[in-house]
Amino acid sequence: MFRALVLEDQTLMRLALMNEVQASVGKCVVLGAETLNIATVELQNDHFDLVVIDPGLPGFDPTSQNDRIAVVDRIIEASPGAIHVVVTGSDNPCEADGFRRIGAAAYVGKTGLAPGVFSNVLDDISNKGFSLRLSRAVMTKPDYRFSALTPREQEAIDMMARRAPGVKRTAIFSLMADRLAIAPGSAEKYYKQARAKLMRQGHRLPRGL
Amino acid sequence: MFRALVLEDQTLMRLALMNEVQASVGKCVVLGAETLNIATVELQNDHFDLVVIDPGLPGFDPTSQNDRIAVVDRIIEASPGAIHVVVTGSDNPCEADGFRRIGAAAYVGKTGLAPGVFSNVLDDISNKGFSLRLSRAVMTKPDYRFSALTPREQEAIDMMARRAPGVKRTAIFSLMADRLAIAPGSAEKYYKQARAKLMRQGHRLPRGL
DNA sequence: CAAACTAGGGATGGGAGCATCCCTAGTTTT
DNA sequence: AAAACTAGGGATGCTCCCATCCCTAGTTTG
Repeated sequence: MFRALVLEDQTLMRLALMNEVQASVGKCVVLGAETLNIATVELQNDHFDLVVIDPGLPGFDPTSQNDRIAVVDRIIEASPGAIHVVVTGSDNPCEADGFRRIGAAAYVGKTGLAPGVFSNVLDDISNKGFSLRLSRAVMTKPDYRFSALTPREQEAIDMMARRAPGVKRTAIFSLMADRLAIAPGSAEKYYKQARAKLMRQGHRLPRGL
Repeated sequence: MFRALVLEDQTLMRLALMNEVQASVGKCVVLGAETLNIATVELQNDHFDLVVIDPGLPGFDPTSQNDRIAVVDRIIEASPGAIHVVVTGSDNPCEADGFRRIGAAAYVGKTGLAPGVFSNVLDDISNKGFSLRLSRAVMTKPDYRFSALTPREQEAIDMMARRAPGVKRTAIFSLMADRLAIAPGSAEKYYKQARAKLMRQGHRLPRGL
């Protein structure tokens, strides 16, 4: 059984990262630790295949490069057999190199870390040995979340709202079909159903319908 | 229709916060913005009832108190009719007071912000006018996440694993029944089913079964 | 004009998870 | 000894979501 550990103090982020790991790996156990102490205890008692680390922990100086390195270094030494992914909110190329030197397999900025990206990070590690994903703000429109929609319907609205200008709706339906592994007709159905729901409830729709 | 906006640059955290808002409010629309610009545009075009803000945005100096105040101030002035909740990773009581003075209704540290807490924050605002939740690390054991379990089963395992020493299992079943609004017998069922699944797969169970 | 894209709607079967109720049997506590 | 806690298991009905297929009809585009 594949075993992973996520060390991150912010609860919602820790749970989200645990979800990402689970979605990427498939059958597995994921442990979440809020503090370095909890993580250290677990690493002593069990073997882990993957460890995700946010070095910005409470009790350490966030501006001190030494503290950040020390946290990751302790984890890597405590789990020599694992793959180590560093995830941070304040990322920069210089620090990435520092972590790489002490044995980390990936350095990921939180801003660009969207659902599904973690899987690509693991692919990078398999293929190239190291994955570097620095943050950059790329959104130009907001995300929309409607409580009345099912997950599938929400996805359909999301993808359509992000459509580049000039792209046909049918092209989006094909893309959705591809990503979700369903028939294009079904994708079309979800989108239309979602749109109809929102209209019925009197919503102002996002630009691009 | 209740309308909310979440301004947060970290994608996973933004999505998690949007979920929390949705779970707390019920029927609503939630927009997520990665940058101050996107948020400003939306606030100009529409009315919002609730705005959640992380002042630690890229392009601003995270150590500059002025920058952090400025971000929140711009948002509050752009949405006078909304309730404003400030969420931050680096929280301190002094800053909380600063935000309160310029009109924020809540100041919440990310470390203590677990699923369900946001709902309590909104309750505080209704009852007392202001909500203050500073971060503090309280976990003593890690979270466990097993991919083979359904959400209900996972919840059952979670609550049992967090059981204080000396507390009877039946007490936990009653507590679960209360929180999930189900019969204690059902709670018991979920726990036993979950435990049996893990045993069958040869897992080492967390302490406390 | 023909073809393709647009916007709706109805019907159907399958599967997963939820919630409940009922059963046996060993161990511990009172 | 009786009562309660422990640990399993089986069966059932319900709801929601997923995925598919089929239908009409207006508008664009080649």
